[in-house]
Amino acid sequence: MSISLFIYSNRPSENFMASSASGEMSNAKWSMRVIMKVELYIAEKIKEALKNTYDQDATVFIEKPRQETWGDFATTVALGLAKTLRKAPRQIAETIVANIADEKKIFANVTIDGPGFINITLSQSWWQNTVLHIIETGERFGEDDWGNGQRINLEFVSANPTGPLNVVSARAAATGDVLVELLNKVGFAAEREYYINDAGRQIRLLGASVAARYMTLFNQKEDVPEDGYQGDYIIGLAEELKTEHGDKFVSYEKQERQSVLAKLALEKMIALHKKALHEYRIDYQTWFCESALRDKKSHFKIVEALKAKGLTYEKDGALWFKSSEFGDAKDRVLVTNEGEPTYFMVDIAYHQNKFDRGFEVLYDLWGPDHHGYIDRVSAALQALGHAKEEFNVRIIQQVNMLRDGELVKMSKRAGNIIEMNEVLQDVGIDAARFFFVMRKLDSPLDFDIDLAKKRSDENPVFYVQYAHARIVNVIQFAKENGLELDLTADLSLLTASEEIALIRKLNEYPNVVSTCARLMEVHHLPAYLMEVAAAFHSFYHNNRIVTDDRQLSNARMMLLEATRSVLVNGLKMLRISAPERM
RNA sequence: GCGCCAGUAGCUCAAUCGGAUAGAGCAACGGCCUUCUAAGCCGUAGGUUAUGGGUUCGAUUCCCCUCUGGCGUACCA
Repeated sequence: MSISLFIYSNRPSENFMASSASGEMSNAKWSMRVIMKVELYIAEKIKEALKNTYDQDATVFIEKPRQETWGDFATTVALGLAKTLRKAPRQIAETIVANIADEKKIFANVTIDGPGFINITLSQSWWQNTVLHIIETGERFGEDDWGNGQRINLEFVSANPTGPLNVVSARAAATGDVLVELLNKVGFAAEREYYINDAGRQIRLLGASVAARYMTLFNQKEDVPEDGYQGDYIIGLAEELKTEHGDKFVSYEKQERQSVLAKLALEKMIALHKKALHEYRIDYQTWFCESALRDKKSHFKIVEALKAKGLTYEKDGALWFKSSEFGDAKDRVLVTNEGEPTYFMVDIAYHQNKFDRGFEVLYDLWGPDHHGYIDRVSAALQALGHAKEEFNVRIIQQVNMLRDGELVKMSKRAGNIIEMNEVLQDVGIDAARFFFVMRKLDSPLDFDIDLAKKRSDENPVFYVQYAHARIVNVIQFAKENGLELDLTADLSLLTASEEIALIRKLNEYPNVVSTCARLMEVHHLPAYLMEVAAAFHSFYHNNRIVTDDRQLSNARMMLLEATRSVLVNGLKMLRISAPERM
């Protein structure tokens, strides 16, 4: 599909703004484009009017009026130009409206309201025709191409393989998964990546912890290190290793035993994580091991590069990076005075490696406890010659687990975390995924376990799924009564207020997808699906689909199918099932 | 102390660049099943957007002060 008619800005927010580029596009393509993005057509017409009257170029944003009765679309361009043109906004609006050339004849009503809003209502027939378009577009409805094929690497979860995945990971996992889906829907080439910290201090602690439990199983009491891992899963790991390897490691020298058991425990933990995430319907393109970087000495090459730029210095026996020269609050240590590379040092190499693999933009999803870490990584990447915009971190706020109305305190070392698997089993994957993407990333998410366990109407995911099941049921019923989908149905019969409202709602889908991708926020999508479900339930309740009036029934079957298509489309993005029966 | 995030209806949350009368769900109250799924629909009530200033035609949104909560402020990850 071509977008040559419009110049797409780097700022995705300007995508609904028409450029001044004129069209050599055929009328047929125009028409298709207009159906897909009527906002672009409206913006273009207003821009033309501005040019022809005030000889003014302006950014024309098309938005949805707060109240439906005001119109289908609105623009505040007249308000914005009041100062520049030194004229009353309403006067400007009147001039614009008088000079709009609606070649496609799709504007039914253009009004000026309030201080100078221009409200545009499209003809009923235009709306009705979108039903066929939605059905024919099917899975591709909502697609766009403003991502321009840019390669994005989205790294999320990347939990330490020293313990089970917890509920915070569950939120990040669902969010990252859906974000990639959304980005690709609008034309990016985004991939999912998981970074496995399979080296360093924490892994040594894991080995020591497992080794201690292992020895205890052979009645050789050994304490878990003070800063080691105390959780019961460590005992489980030790027992598994005993079953598989017997007392083989008892005779090992302590250090060697810890090292070997660390490796074995690590393999088990990583396998568990992969399995859990797969069952949670998340499949990564890349699982990247920290050890691979260390083996290749990539982190030392980074240090050399920084040294060559004169951005390092030694102090107190440690090697420092001048991150404060790139916006960080203070300089950071790369090599400790014990000669140990810091996590930070390896992490720089890791992010550089993503660029080396051809990614143009990096996104990381981190927990709130890591936000202080953003500036130093950003500084390092800038020092290596990358633009600030090429590395982005979205902080996903914490998840508060509530049980019996009480906040559950969690600590990984104390071992009383709530595991991701536990929640998924209680709540179900569909509901869990829906819950975890329902909130804005900046907001902490309260997860009431007892409430989520309830299989009741309080669960919003059921509301959406129920709408789908209902539609399927009606389609089945229609079939039994000799009524099949007829693409030539007369859509002009769809005139009931609930029908028009539903059609309008369905047409918001592409904008919802684009908005999510532009803002890197997922919560608009589940919210939208609930609105679609609500619009459908209302339509269903007030209008019978299968009636003696075959013409009308055919038209309503079309609307039903379009609704089903959008629901499936959206649920697919969330990777939530669309049950045919409930 | 400094930094990041948050503070909107009783509760959980929305509000798409700064736009019009701040919206949903749950809880509360009142209606609707002889008809394609009542996990549904319709209605009522609920607000000084934490506080005080500023910017402007217009502020939940941007800026500053104050208050409250979470997190961070390592040669841990």
